[in-house]
Amino acid sequence: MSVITHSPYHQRLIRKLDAISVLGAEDRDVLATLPLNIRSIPENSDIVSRGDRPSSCCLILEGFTCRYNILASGQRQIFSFHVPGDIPDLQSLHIEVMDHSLGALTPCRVAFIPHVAIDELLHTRPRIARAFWRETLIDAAIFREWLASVGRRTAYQSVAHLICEIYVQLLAVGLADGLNFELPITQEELGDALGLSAVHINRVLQELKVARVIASNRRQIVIIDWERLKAAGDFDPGYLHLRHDEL
Amino acid sequence: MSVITHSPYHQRLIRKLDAISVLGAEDRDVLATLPLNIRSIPENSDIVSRGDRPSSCCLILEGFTCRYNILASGQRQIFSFHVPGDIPDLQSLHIEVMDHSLGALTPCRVAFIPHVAIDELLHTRPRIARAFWRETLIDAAIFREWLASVGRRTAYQSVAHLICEIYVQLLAVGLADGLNFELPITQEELGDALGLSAVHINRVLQELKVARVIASNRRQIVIIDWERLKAAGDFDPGYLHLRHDEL
DNA sequence: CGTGTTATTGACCAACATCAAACTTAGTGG
DNA sequence: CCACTAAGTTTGATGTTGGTCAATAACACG
Repeated sequence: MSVITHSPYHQRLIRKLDAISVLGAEDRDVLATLPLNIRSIPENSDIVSRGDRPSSCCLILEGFTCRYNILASGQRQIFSFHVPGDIPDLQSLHIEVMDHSLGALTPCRVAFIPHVAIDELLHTRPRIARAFWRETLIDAAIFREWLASVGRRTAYQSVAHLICEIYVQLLAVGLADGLNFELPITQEELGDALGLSAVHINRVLQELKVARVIASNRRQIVIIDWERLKAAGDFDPGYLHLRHDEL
Repeated sequence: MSVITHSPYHQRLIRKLDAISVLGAEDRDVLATLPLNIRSIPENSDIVSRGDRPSSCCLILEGFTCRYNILASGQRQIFSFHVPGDIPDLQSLHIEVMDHSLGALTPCRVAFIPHVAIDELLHTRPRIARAFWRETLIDAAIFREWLASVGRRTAYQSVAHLICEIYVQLLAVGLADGLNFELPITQEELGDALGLSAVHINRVLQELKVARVIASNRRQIVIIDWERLKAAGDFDPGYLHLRHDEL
């Protein structure tokens, strides 16, 4: 066991990496020495934009973020949602130019970590290198699952699936309270994630409520019947490759 | 310049990595020593299946492959197409259990490379490690772009976009002949990739032919008007992160 | 209290799916 | 070389999911 105290911000990162990969106590201690350049980001602004050439990665500390692109038609496609502990632009380590943007859906606190600091860890700590690579691979697995939702599932199934996914991810980093969690995302944003209109998201959410699978008011979701929600969304958490089964 | 001769099979891999990443002559020589366990794969059979725990990666030497999943409804979603030089299951290095399958769309020749051999390279050759990681990151970028197609583009746009993508990838590894290329993929498979029905793919392809943007017969595609094809698909090759602009 | 954003509802519409049949092509065996 | 077959493509008719538009309601915030 380590005797070093880790800042709550570093804890976020360590907890997330622990959820997906095997680290030693020493790895955790080294992670806790990463320089964090902390900043507040206002709601609805970009943290990193398409075309940028970042020289640091962005660790989310508080708030909800998403990665997205705007198409020629002006429509938005959201590729992923991110919760505290995630490093949504880890790829910028090896891909110089951003091909999409990272935006804050709520007011956020984020920590920028210089590439050079991460590179240093990659060379000296093989398990950390593995954990980071693995995080980007799980990222890709999530994209594949979204592709299946958008391409082949009905609206009802996709919405159920997405709620399952976000819930399990929040659970993995300790940000869900039993079967309740905060989902500070508008119906418009859910639609942009699933390739649906906000109007249709609204109708599907109502169906889920009428069926007494979930309840929600404000930005709170309550899962009433987890088994039926999973079944409705054809959800199998295997693709998240978590080390511990979260339900 | 290296004086070592590389087998044509190793060349495939080297050419691909060269297209996306910077390697030194020594890196190329080391890559050429990778043990390749070569096998023929019949059409329409799995090379790796969902649930497998591979101990080698699969380098495509000849033929077309795809990654896919079958959903609860029995429908298939194809996540990516792969051409010679690709290692579609590189992720299995760090993700033990396959969450999707890799199938041969045509008869294929593939080379299995033991994980241990690749791991060895990752530890000794930083540029190769970077190239492989980068390949998986570009993979993810391609998933994002497909997500945008399936989620937000019209059928006409998505089909045009996919043709652009495959063409540029073939060009990058020297497998396109001017504006012509082999596309040994059925309309059913195109549909499963784009979340559309085969019937609709057929109609859209006819539209593209009537507009004299492409021509095709058998499994050959001819791009008649590259600029209009790109425009129709809202295609910008940036997300492929190729080192050299292929058009 | 306004004011702007988000959610909700209803009427109508379009893109694409489904189904079924005919047609083409490629491959196979005699 | 010619039937025969299976797979893939093409076409038309019809159906459905989800989009669009527009109006109203409910909040959230200063």
